[in-house]
Amino acid sequence: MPRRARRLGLEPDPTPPKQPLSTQRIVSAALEQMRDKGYEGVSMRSVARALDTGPASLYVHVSNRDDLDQLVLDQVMRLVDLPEPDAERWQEQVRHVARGMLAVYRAHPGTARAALALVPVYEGGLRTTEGLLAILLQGGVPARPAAWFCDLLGLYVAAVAYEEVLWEQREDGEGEESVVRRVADAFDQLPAGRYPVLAANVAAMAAGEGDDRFEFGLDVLLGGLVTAGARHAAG
Amino acid sequence: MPRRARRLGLEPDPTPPKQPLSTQRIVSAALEQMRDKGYEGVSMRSVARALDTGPASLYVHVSNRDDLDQLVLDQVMRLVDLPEPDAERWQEQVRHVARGMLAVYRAHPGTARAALALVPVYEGGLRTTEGLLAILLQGGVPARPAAWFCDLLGLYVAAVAYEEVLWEQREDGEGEESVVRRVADAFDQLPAGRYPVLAANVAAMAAGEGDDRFEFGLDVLLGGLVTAGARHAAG
DNA sequence: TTCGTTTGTAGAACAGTGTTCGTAAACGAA
DNA sequence: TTCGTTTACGAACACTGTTCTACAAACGAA
Repeated sequence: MPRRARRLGLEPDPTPPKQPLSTQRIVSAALEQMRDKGYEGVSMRSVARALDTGPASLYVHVSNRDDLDQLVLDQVMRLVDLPEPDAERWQEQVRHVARGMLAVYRAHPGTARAALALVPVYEGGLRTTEGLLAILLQGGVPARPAAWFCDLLGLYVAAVAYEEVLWEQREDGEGEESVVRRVADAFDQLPAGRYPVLAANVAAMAAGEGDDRFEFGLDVLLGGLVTAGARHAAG
Repeated sequence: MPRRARRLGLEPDPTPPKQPLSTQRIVSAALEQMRDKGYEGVSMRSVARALDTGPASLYVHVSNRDDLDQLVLDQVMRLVDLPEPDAERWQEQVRHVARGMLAVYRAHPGTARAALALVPVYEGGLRTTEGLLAILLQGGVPARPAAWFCDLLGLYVAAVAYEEVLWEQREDGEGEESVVRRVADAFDQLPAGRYPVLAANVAAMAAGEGDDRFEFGLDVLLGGLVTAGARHAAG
């Protein structure tokens, strides 16, 4: 506090002014930690520590841990480009938004996990839902299928992103005891007697290193929206 | 121990034999608690308490909390009926399995939450995946799309079930401060300036009380599988 | 039957978690 | 300058999953 320093007239304290807390600063710190240390690396205490304060101080600006996660997601989802709805290209536009969301999750590991945990009550951010809904409606999709589809797509993207993050954690060494490792082991030594079909198709399950799998999901969802939407409108 | 009672010859101790711990007993206790008190109502300590022991004792039979969750899911997913694959009716059979999984989640609240958390590394149980894969392959779906589709369907069913559980918790009173309540409030007072499309379609988003929404999702996924699968095979 | 050795049982403790309470300091209006 | 409200924060509460360690029971060999 400069005022106090002036008052005392000596020993300009080395600690900088220490700007006051704010929701924005808390969200930024949490986002940074999520990006660097993953979702489990973030706690109210660690965020408080980064801001050089105690955990109780956060609760003035943030009502909850869930609330904080939601604010972080809100912030990060602002980075997704939302094109102006164009009825001619609505399917490609939906793909564009979905890819944008995936890119954001990838660039900020940890947020994918938060999104998956919140997706049933949050749908991956109001802003992106708004943008998607506008595109779908412009494309002629009826309101109810369009709304439900937004849910579905948000869930799908978050799940794919989270799965990717887990696999990357495994590859980043030291994951000898990770969750993914256990799954991989379980797949390697599948009891062929009990699960013959699965054992015979392990390769197909594990396949899809790159974006093929994600794009396949987009194909399924969009193709299904067209056919199911048509049936819904007709029946 | 009856032997000791005979040895002492008096005071047949009132505590029953207290059968030894086992993985099965632990899983059953955990499942029961998940059904009655929801996912957050279960902890290693609460399970241990129900078995009249301390938490450390569980770790002999169960390596992990995640492990326990997975065992619980394995157990509960055994209840799902898996029909003999029939190429003529494969789509209806997929629907049947999906409905069976949803019914199981509904009958055991708390397991849906566990499944959603584990679904990226677990796919909703090896047994159901095996059954689904067999049906799809019999139906003529290529291996890779079939395998990926199993992932997708497992994710979808778990998410729908979890969402339903949250809404039921809200209706079961005392949920004044629940997560869903906050979402509902947020939807009620949507800033129409920032989210005009969303505000105009709140009804459509909230719609789908019964199974309509779930069945719509099935329509989308199955319809999309057919069209995308065709494209995948062709291109 | 006695003696190790293995196995299952738990109490206590560790290192964390989210959250609340009460108090102390800072700030803007009167 | 005083008052009232807002912000800050150390301490503490009630938990969590997990590990350490001592202890007792069970079992196979002598």
